[in-house]
Amino acid sequence: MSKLLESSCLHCKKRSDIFEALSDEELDRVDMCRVNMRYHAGEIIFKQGSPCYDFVCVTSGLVKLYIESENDHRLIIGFAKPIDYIFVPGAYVDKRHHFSAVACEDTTACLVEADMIQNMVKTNPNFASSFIRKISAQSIALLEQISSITHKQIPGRMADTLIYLSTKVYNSNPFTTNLIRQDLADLSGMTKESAIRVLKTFKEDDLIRIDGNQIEIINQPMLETISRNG
Amino acid sequence: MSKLLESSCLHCKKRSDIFEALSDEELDRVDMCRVNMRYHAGEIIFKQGSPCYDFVCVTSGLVKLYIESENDHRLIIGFAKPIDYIFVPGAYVDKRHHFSAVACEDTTACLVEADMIQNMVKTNPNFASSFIRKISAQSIALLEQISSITHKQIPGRMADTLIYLSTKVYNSNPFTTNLIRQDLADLSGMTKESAIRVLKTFKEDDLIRIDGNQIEIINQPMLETISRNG
DNA sequence: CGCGAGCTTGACGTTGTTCAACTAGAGTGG
DNA sequence: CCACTCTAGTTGAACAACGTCAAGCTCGCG
Repeated sequence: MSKLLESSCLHCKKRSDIFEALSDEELDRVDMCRVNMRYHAGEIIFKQGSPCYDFVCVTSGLVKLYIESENDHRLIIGFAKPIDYIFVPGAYVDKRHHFSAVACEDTTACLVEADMIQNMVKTNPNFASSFIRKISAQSIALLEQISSITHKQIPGRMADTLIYLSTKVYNSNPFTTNLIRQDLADLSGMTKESAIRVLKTFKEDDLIRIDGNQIEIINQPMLETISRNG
Repeated sequence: MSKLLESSCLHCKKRSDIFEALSDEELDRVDMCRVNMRYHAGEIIFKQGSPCYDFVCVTSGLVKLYIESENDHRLIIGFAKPIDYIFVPGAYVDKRHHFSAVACEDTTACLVEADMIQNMVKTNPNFASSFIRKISAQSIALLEQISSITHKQIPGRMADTLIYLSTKVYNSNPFTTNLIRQDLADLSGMTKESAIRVLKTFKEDDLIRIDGNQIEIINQPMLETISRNG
């Protein structure tokens, strides 16, 4: 497991790249407004609707971000990986979280006071630009997901999910995951049963291979075709 | 119709409120990097996938923002109204538009060079904060829409759409719109026929009244209940 | 008048969800 | 060690929701 406490932001090997824009003196200021936390797999880091005081910078593990509605449906809108931080849109609007974050592996993260980050945005223009770039990228990811889910049928959506996991989240193929079928379904906007069925057809068609919690994409071109055809 | 040209940003009555953070001198700089444009209803302002050079500030009319996919499906993700500007997430990432914008009424807009805006973000901290606030609000809106479309059935989604139009876009009830049924469908993630059918049931249940291109919400509490129940 | 765009309706088929049952494996306590 | 339970995965059948297709309708306009 990883160290519980980094000695300081200044020498931290795991700080998100938006902090690169900061001077040593500014990093020290961040250092004074942060708490290092450790979460077990399955623990909630913050919950949709709750007030937001901090920005979460993930230093190890994996965090799942999802929105939930009254009728108990969930949609996973993305993951936060190490050396990444979670953009909290409510921080600048209504001081509320608009999605929930749950550790899906054992995870360590630094919580940095939102006020401090917002101050930094005002005092360091390069930091502001990095910040905006990050938000923009997240918006684009949301647009892509909304497009996939609303425009495509089950096979296309699952193909998108598998390619997303392999290329954007785990950066490997095959990849080992502890996401369960329900998670794959929540990523693709379908039920667990539908996810199982479409994965079965993918396996039968030799597009993928699933062995325990390892998933391998065997025929990515075909998956991409399925994705394109919806 | 409105004036083709505002004399200058400095005295412009229609400038978006993010510009409030700017000094007179900065406004003059914006003034030198803008073009005032006029679009007829139906004309494309920019198209998904095209390179983005400008930020669009809508000064009159109404602009519809939508994402489209290969198979000709469209999803309207929002509108830009007068004294509002269109956030372009690609400006900071890949210099591409990730959705399309079409005037749905006769519309005037100022195109401001993206470089200039990005410079302003670096030189004026308050402007940067306003900018981030704006992006955040748009992200939240996207999250709400994705939640509505993926978690709710047809009646719930249409209820959301009607309430959205009345309270967020037209700010009136009844409201007069030149959106056609297909647009209502594209807002709600359903087909034109489904939109027509659910609107019919809403009319039969005296929840709404439709007279030509005027729509009135008669029983908003009931619509909200339908929205909540999905 | 004829045309085209938008609107409406019904019949039909498909997609995907729901529900229920069954299986396998991991952990727990007697 | 064995029942017991719990979670996750799987499968099939029935069903509901929604999209597709085709036809007819209205209305404004050239």
